[in-house]
Amino acid sequence: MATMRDVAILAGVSTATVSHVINGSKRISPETTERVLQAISKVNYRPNTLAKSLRLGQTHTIGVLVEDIRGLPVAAIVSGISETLAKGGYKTIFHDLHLLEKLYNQYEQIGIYRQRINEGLALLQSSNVDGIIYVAMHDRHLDYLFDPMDTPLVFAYSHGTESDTFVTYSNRDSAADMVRFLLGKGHERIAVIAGHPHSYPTGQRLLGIQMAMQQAGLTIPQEYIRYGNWEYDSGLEQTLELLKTDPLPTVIFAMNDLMAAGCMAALLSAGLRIPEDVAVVGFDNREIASYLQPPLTTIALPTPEIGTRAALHIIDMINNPSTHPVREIIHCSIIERESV
Amino acid sequence: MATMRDVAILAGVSTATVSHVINGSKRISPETTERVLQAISKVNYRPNTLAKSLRLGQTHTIGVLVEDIRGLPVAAIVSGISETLAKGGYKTIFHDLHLLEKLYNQYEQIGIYRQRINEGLALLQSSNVDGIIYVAMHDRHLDYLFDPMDTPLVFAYSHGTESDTFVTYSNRDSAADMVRFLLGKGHERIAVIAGHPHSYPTGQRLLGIQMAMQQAGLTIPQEYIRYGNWEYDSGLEQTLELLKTDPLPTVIFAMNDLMAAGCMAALLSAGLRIPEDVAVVGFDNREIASYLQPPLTTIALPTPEIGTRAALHIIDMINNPSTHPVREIIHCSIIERESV
DNA sequence: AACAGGAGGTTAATTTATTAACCGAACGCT
DNA sequence: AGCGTTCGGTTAATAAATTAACCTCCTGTT
Repeated sequence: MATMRDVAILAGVSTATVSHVINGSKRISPETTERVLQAISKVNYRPNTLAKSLRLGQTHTIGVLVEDIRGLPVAAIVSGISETLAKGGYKTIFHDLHLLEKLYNQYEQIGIYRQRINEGLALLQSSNVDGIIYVAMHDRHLDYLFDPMDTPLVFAYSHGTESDTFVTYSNRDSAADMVRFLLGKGHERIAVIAGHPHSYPTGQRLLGIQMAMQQAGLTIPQEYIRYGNWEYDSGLEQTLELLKTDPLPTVIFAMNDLMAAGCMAALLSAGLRIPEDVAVVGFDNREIASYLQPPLTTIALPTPEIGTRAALHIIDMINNPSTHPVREIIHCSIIERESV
Repeated sequence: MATMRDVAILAGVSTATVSHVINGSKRISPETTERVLQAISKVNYRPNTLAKSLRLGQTHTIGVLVEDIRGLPVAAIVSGISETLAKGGYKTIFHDLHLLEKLYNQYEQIGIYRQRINEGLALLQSSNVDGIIYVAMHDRHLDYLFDPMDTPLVFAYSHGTESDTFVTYSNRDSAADMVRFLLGKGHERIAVIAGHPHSYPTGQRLLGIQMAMQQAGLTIPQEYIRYGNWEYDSGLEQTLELLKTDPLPTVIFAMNDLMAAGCMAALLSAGLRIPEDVAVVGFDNREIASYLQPPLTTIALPTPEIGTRAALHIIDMINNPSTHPVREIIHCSIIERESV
């Protein structure tokens, strides 16, 4: 690979002049500029990023640390991140923690989490990244997971603490929106298949649901609220339980599309029609939602926006190191299909 | 950040000694070693990767260029790649071409492809990556898309040319396997919903299907072969056409899961039972396959292996620059569910 | 004529880590 | 005693850029 020195010799000038021509950091006469440019294209010179970064102390590279790229929303977020970073002239160093399997038995394995996360962070820092974006799907409080560090950090999808910058989506308000949507369609007997009882999204979404009901002067009876484990089978099982209630709910709000799919299967096998007898809605807008029979009305996570905003924030933090942490909560949208 | 110089001063030695202690490149007395180690941990020293890479001429970084991370198999492949690279001590620079939208109108836009790909490659090369893995889902011939370069390159998923190293999966043999599997279940009237008529996978899979049939002394009648466009709707439409044949096929082999889903919907709406009246199989093993009613028997792409193998190859090429190109074709496996 | 000042370059220090070449002291051997 | 090794370090060049400081003409002003 040609170096600046080769160019300088060929053009009959010093490396300083070549540098000034490239960066416009000093007036150079048109003739000299032309000679240097000629030389550059002749030897097909490209600046050595390593040398430049070493000298300047910044790499124009952002570390993206993900829990697991195989998680659908993670891939969509990373897509948004990488597009925005590239537009801003930043490169992306990608590191995957491969933590998908362990996603739900979180509290037991907190030590492993902590260790792996900090290894990942150390790796990225040793690559001299200018900033780090952490993309996680889980709902844990992350504050004490992170060793202190001086590299700017933003959380995408998951929450940070109060002193962190993060961008996430609104669990509570989205669930409330959905309830208002259902109310608007004339549904008053709304049943819920929640996720893991103690998880953060479950709590927040339940809160939003109850808020919206209350505002309409309604409540959800205890037997209409059931807890699953986010998986298809639990949606099926809990629906079977719901079918024992009398009167039946007119709509079932499953807290993710997988459980909604299980729910629909149970309903169908009980001979009920969707949405005529019981309507169903989900949460997440996974691929499966549009291929269910009937296609599922659900809530779309604002995944590309989360990525875009997170990337914008990290760039901002690099350029203005003293800015205050920002907490951005992006609204979800309801995707209306035929299950209501 | 502490530098080697800080460590040297604190330990009362030269930077050369510190370097030798860290790299074991020279005998250093136990006492001095101990003093240096103490100093390192005292100032929390970490070697500056940029300086090291600049001096040594290699970054231990691999560029991963993907057409679009939102494509499911791409994310799974990247997962395999990143895991293997990390184990091998390599970092990953990730660059996404965001080409998903344009995936099927390929021939018109070849100029854009070419330009974007080479911009991506140039970007990675300017980051001084030691090697590049290109992950694409499409079936184009890529030979003339790439400007010549000296950085080692391996193709994952898509084909390269004869002179490239690539790892992909077997379209023809997998389709043949599926036919043999169906034959073994007693099916002899096999209908096919193919993908785009002129696409590479369509051609190869059709070839495999006909090969396997021929070996069994059978052929597929012309009216049993229909072409879709890989989308749900086309699976539905083509199944409607197949239902006009007499006798009906006993099984429909859709060349992807989306078309298989459409096919099942058409069958169900025609009052046919799956698999009793007509069985259905797909290709890809997307998430949707396990949630269809009944769950779909399909072919699983060896995505993690493709990633793993590609990563291993690139590492090998870096360490042994003179090795010949290798073409690796990985076998798919049949995922047996309840649609047959 | 003398001097200021600007235009257009160059010199050399700097960023951090690696490593070939070198150097002094201690030790062993005849 | 004299010589050759080995041990345990150090010195300084090197990788490829950036940039403050400096230097030399040349022009314009009084």
